[in-house]
Amino acid sequence: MITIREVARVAGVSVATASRALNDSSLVTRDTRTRVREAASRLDYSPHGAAQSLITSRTHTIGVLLPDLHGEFFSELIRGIDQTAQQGGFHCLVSSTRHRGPLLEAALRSMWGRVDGLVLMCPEFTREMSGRTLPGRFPVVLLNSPPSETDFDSLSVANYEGAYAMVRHLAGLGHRRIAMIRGANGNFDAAERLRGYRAALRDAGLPEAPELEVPGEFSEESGHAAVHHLLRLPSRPTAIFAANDSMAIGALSALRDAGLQVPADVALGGFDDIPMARYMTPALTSVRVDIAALGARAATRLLETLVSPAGPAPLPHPCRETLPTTLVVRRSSGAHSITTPRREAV
Amino acid sequence: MITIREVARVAGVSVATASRALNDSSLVTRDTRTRVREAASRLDYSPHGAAQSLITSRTHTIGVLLPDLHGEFFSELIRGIDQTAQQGGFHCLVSSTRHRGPLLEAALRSMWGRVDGLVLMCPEFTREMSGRTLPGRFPVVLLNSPPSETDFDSLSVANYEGAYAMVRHLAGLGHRRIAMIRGANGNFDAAERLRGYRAALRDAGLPEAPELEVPGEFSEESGHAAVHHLLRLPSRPTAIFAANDSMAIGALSALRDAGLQVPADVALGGFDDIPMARYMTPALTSVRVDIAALGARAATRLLETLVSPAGPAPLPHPCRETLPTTLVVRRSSGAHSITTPRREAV
DNA sequence: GACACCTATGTAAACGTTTGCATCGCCGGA
DNA sequence: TCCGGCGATGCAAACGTTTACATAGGTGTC
Repeated sequence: MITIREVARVAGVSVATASRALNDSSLVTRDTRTRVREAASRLDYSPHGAAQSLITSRTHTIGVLLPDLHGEFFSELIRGIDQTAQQGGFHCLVSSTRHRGPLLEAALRSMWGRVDGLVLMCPEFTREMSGRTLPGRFPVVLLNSPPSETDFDSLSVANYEGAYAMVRHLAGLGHRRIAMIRGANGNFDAAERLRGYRAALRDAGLPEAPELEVPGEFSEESGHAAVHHLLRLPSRPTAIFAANDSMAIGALSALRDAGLQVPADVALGGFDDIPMARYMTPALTSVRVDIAALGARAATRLLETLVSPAGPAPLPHPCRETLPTTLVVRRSSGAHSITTPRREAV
Repeated sequence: MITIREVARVAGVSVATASRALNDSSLVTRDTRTRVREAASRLDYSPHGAAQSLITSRTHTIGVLLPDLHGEFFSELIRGIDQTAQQGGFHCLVSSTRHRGPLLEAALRSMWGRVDGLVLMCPEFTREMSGRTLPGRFPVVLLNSPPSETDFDSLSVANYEGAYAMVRHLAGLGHRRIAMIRGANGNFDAAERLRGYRAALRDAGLPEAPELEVPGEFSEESGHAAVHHLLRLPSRPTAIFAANDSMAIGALSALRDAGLQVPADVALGGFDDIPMARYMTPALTSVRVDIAALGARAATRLLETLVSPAGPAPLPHPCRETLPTTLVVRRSSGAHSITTPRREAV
């Protein structure tokens, strides 16, 4: 292993000068700077990250703690975060598990001293969890987490507005019995989408119908099961809004199994607009979420507080932000006269 | 910030004893161990990662350097790596960019001192790149990289065998003119798949037909373009093998645009078996690659060398390994009598 | 020519942890 | 009683950096 001492020796200066030269300090003459630089590159020197972190107490790394997400979402989010982080000269330490209680704590602890800040996605996050684990004013940006529970900055997508737009769209097509396949229990996104659904029904003058709200768990299977349940109702819905696309896929196959046509017999809408949505037959009407942008924004927010001259200190009051969603209309909702996908901003 | 000194003070011992107690050294009495442990948990102490790394020169972190991958592949790979790493008590420092030449070097350098080993996926990796950048015997596992170019352990999927199985399958269905949409130039996976295609043609007694090998770049658009090119040939192919599923999707839409039926007019096969493959109409015959397993295996291999009692030293000669692929037959290849997907091991 | 000032460099302390070595008390054997 | 050995603990060095402070040389001013 080759250290800065070696570089200093070769360049014929002290370690201090070498360090300064490598860090572009204004205290070294141009001549010594180049001499040190040359020595460093000749020796293939790179500074030892841990040593730098120890003395400067900045790691230039952001931690990314995610639940065990499914494909597309996960990768897009990381892509957005990593790209922004790299531009700011930061690394990403990622970890993904089912973070319930103690596991989350363990994950957080083990990152301590290795990261300057955290992007934490935890739809079941509670203040209690943070209290013990997160040191006082550690910079954290929460993703898609319940707002009231915490003092941290947070970021989420316009779940409510997206769901509202979808249901309004369905109601606008004349549907009176619109069912919803709900997301996982205790999940913030799921709760918000449900709230949007209900509000849109109300605003459209449609009656509440609790039997049309069936549980789901964001998985294909649960979408499939939910449709089975719905089809057994005395009066079956004419439109179904699934709280995410995976469940919509499961719903579609269940409808097909039952010999029903989409959208002729039942209209269908999803949420997330995963890439697969446009390739299904019929193509799935969904609510588009720019996941990479969400990640990028989270990273930006974190970097802002990290490189602020005042040092890593969050804003006085926690700052919430919501990223817009877009309704993408395709064939599955039966907007008959429309052939090319139309987008409606929310 | 709360350090081990604090813990020691509270527990009424020296830092050395505190450290030993926290690290389960056999040199401390049971009584002091519990006393120290208690103090630590009362103070919410967690050891400072950087300091530990500096002294022990182990970071308990593995670096993951990937090209800018598309969705599913990326996330599955990370999932596999991270899961295995976590089980071994390791973190993952991931970075993803178009790593050509200097960028790759920069990425590698900046990880120096922050990771104990590296999972490096770089289909264009050359020995020259490694020579300067990677310190002598730094533990690295290469993913899907050209074999001869390097001294490092490497891991890849059975591209050759998978492609061979696909083309044999198509030939077995009676096709005589089987086209291939090639992958990106200079990409190792792409080259291997091409090799498998050619070998299968030869073994099936089919003539070489260079005009049936059209270039592609692993993107939907290039698949679309490739089909346009193929349809303009004097004698058009009856089957098309795309070097990955994305291109197969593009190809499918181009075929549909041209008014051709799949598989009636043209049979179609892909590679990777991304989740979307089974939801297309017709469902896509593809070659399944267990990406998460690939990642997990890579991590396992790396951890083995990292925790080996001999310390981090790679095996004397570089060790290659290939993960099996599976042919998944669906409707797009027109295996008429088969209704449920059949799997054929390779 | 003495003095202050500025600029470039060197010296050494610090970051938080682990660990080799010294120390100390205790026990058993002679 | 003395001594060797051993088990538990403390002391201090070390890891590779950065940086406050000291220092040395040069330059300008009186």
